[in-house]
Amino acid sequence: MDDTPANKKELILPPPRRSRRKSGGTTLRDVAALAGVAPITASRALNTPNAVSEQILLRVRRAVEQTGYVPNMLAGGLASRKSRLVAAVIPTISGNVFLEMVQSLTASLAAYGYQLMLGQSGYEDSREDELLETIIGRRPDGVVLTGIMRSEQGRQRLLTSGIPVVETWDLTPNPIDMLVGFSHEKVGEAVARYLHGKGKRRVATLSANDQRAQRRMKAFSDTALELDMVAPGETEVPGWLLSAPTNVGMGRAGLRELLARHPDIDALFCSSDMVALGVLTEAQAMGIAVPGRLAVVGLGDLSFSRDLNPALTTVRIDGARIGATAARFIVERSEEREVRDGIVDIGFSIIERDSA
Amino acid sequence: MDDTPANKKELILPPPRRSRRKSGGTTLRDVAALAGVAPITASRALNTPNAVSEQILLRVRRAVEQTGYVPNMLAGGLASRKSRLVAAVIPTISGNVFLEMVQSLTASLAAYGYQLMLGQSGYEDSREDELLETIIGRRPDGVVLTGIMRSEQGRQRLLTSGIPVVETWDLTPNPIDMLVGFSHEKVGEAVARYLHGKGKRRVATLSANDQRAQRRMKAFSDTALELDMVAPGETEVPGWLLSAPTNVGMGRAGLRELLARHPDIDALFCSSDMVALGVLTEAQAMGIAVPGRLAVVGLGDLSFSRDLNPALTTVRIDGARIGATAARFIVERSEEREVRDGIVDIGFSIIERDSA
DNA sequence: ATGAAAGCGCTAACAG
DNA sequence: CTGTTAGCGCTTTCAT
Repeated sequence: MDDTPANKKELILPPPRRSRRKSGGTTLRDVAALAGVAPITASRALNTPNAVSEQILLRVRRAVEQTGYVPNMLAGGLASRKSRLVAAVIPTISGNVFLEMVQSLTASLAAYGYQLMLGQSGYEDSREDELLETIIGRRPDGVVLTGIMRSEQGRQRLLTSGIPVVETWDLTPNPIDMLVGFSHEKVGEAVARYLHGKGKRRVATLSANDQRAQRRMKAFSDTALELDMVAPGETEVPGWLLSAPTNVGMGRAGLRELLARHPDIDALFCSSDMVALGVLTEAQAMGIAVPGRLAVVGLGDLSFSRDLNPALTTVRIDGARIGATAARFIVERSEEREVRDGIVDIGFSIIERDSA
Repeated sequence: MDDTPANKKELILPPPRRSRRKSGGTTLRDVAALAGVAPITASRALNTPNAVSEQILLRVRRAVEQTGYVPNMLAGGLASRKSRLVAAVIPTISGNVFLEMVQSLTASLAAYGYQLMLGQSGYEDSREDELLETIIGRRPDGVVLTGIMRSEQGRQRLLTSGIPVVETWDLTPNPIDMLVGFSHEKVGEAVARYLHGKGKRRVATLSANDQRAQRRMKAFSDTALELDMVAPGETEVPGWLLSAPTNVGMGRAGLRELLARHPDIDALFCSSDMVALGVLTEAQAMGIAVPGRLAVVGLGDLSFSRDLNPALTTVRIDGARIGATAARFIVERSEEREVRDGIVDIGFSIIERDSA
């Protein structure tokens, strides 16, 4: 009967519970409760087992099994500032040249307890910059770049982010941070000298139009010119450019183009083994003897190269070593053991097989 | 002078400041302060621009530029329970068969604003289970599996995690969740019928020893037997098994083995285009005419297959479509638009080229 | 060896 | 349209 508005207003309501969806998953809290310890103790039992008594360790482990608890690394990463994530930026995975590195990178990182995030940039720098932002947003413990970062904006972003960076597949006097690569100029020069040593005197190039490939070809041509490996009177090495990413068909077409213009070439340096496979295929179709009439050199030492007929002579880049080294550099840096300078020239080797 | 111990004890000390390392990076807080708004408003300006006034939008954007702020997706993910990360489990990337899918998966996901985490399981199920735990720990918005998950423990883990799952490259009556695949049995049968139509009557198989490849070969053999595509009196189709991951060299060796035992075979179904490349190479080396004396069919329609000589007849699986579809399924599910059933048989097609 | 408190940087929920 | 508050699930810091 005293049900007046005034009274109603006086009612002290319980504080409105505005809990968040309290979700579903088991959390460390649940595990800790089950084990009868504080959350932090459960955390220690999982992350630094020796910092905890045998007894508690057992109890926590049992609780984990009973609940099927899986630690939330997003939360852990946020709190500890270690994501255990490493991002890799690859132009494209389908060219096959970087496969070995990616493979080894995932495997090595996994061994250290890290995961790989894969980003493909294409061969245009614009995508790379864009990718960078989303990558940095994840706060990875490291970034592996294919090639050196040429965009100044990109360098700056990376630098200010403070994330360890490994540039690969190239050399530069001023890397952003760490570097695991080799000299494309030296590759070009070495292949020219190799072919010169084989007695070749009319060399040519068949190359993708990307930065690194073109630098190899430039060095190759310069050396070849020095060594007089062109037709008398010529002032440059015959070449044909393919737009990246290249494929076998382009290699076939390229050989035809080249031969139509320069029927007398006796050796061909291709920018990748895929292109070289095309050349080998077309040569066979055209009845051109390899290496008899035309020597062929590729790059990449892809999985099939040794098994072609003729077996392909190629420049081997140890992609697995690049990946493993990059992974190690990042993990070491991230775990603050020795902060070595992390600059390595892993070199390359010419694998002499039948095609040259 | 009243400096007695008693007094000292009475002193009310300021609460001990035990701030955490206050880190380095710019946070949303800084941006908000600079723009003169509350953090949540800055958050809205970035995530739901239309929920904010033009004026504030501009101010926030300016503040972002000035500070070089990059949102921390770990924090965002933790709070919103959306990581915008998708994990993929691939047996191995180096076989080339899954490249197209991975490529398309990263690209499609990137277009939706998601990132791909890559895990390689090898061809043993044990690694897969192990991988699963670290994957679930990242709380991805989706998991893409290559093949169907056969381990019951794995299924259970995935199921209880509540993470959307897409199984691929296979069909099963009871998928964990979503499915984008095709029937390996139908592939085997179709290839047998195709070769039968070409008049082949002495077929053989050259296959990797993995589950899916062997199921294709079984169906191929069964159909071939039905159609009398074996030598009179024979009760099974000649075959040679290669241990995964396969490569071109194994294809070459395999052909030699097969021919040594069964010199009269007239057609060969290979478990992948890489193996088929080996067969083509060896056939050429041995002087065996393809398709004249021996027809060859591969699987995968790899980038080089159309450009071989002879061009390789193969079973095409649209990896790009698998990747794009899986990406779409996960994103749709994750953003809770239509929760379609997400079971698709994308089929396959036999690409008739010169080798068969 | 264990625990309490205080965040990591962000967003959902609920007001105004 | 804007703000306040209360976490997300974990780990760091400090104390016992």
